[in-house]
Amino acid sequence: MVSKTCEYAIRAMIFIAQKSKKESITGMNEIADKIGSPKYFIAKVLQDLVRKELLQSLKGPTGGFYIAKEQLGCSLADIVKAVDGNKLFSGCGLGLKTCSETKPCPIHNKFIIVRKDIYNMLQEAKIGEFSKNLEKNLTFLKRK
Amino acid sequence: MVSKTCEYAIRAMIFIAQKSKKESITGMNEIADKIGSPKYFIAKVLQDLVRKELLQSLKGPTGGFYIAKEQLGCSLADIVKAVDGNKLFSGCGLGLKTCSETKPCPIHNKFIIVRKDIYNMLQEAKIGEFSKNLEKNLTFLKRK
DNA sequence: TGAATAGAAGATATAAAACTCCTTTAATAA
DNA sequence: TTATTAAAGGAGTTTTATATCTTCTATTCA
Repeated sequence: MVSKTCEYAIRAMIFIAQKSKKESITGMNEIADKIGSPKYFIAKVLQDLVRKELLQSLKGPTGGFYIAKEQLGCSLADIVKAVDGNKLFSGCGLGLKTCSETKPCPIHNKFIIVRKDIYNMLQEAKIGEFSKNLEKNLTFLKRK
Repeated sequence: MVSKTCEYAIRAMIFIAQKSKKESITGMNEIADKIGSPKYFIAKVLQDLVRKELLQSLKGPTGGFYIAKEQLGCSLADIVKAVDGNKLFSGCGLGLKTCSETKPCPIHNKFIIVRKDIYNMLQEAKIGEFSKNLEKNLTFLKRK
């Protein structure tokens, strides 16, 4: 569905959002540890998301990553777009470059319906909305 | 969504189904040409699907691939399972191995809904049903 | 039977994704 | 203002997915 890199990115963003609500900034060591991802790898991914303005970072001691209040409205769809590009939302289900309304592949019409469902689901899911369930231990971000 | 290999497989199966309805058997050269895939690569993929009994093959001159009548009910979901395995249908949306009803990831509940939609769409799409639109040139299987 | 055809199988090559390391830059705090 | 800390940036490695090539085997038909 989405790349492994993108899965890490979403988990990291949800975790950072939770920490950011408590006014705290989080280093990549803690992020990697809490979401169960390779440390240097997630750092790269997050640096890229900083450039794309989905979150903030700060260098130096007490530095790390955080999400500003106005960025808590960032949706999972925004993260997927930033990491994987638009292929999940705009590509053909059979990988045909020329597939379109006027020249559709056999599953085109069925496919655009479920793709729209996926998009809506990801678009409606805002990065700030997951904190409560995480704090209550109703949901989890790590493998084991 | 599905791997490139799986996209080739679906396109090939739909094409072979169409040919098979006319009692004809199709060689890998023609298949690769008509769906726009690498020749040796699609051969491999189809050989694997023969082993998994989604289609038939015959060696020698006049040999090739074909789909028996009772196999025309094969769904796109069957092909996806055979090629990509079950990860699209059963994996966690965030890649967490331990994600489940009792220990869900933050997007678990939203995700299982759209995943069910995807599964239903693919399960209801049978390999034999696309021939009519292909013959009428209402749908297409090739890039250019 | 034997030449020709076409899939089967194994080995190899290339490309993309995932991951790591090392150096540089910026911020902090002593 | 200097030592320290943590992200940024660049470059490299490993792994997995995709694609190709070659040899082998089964089948057909003259």
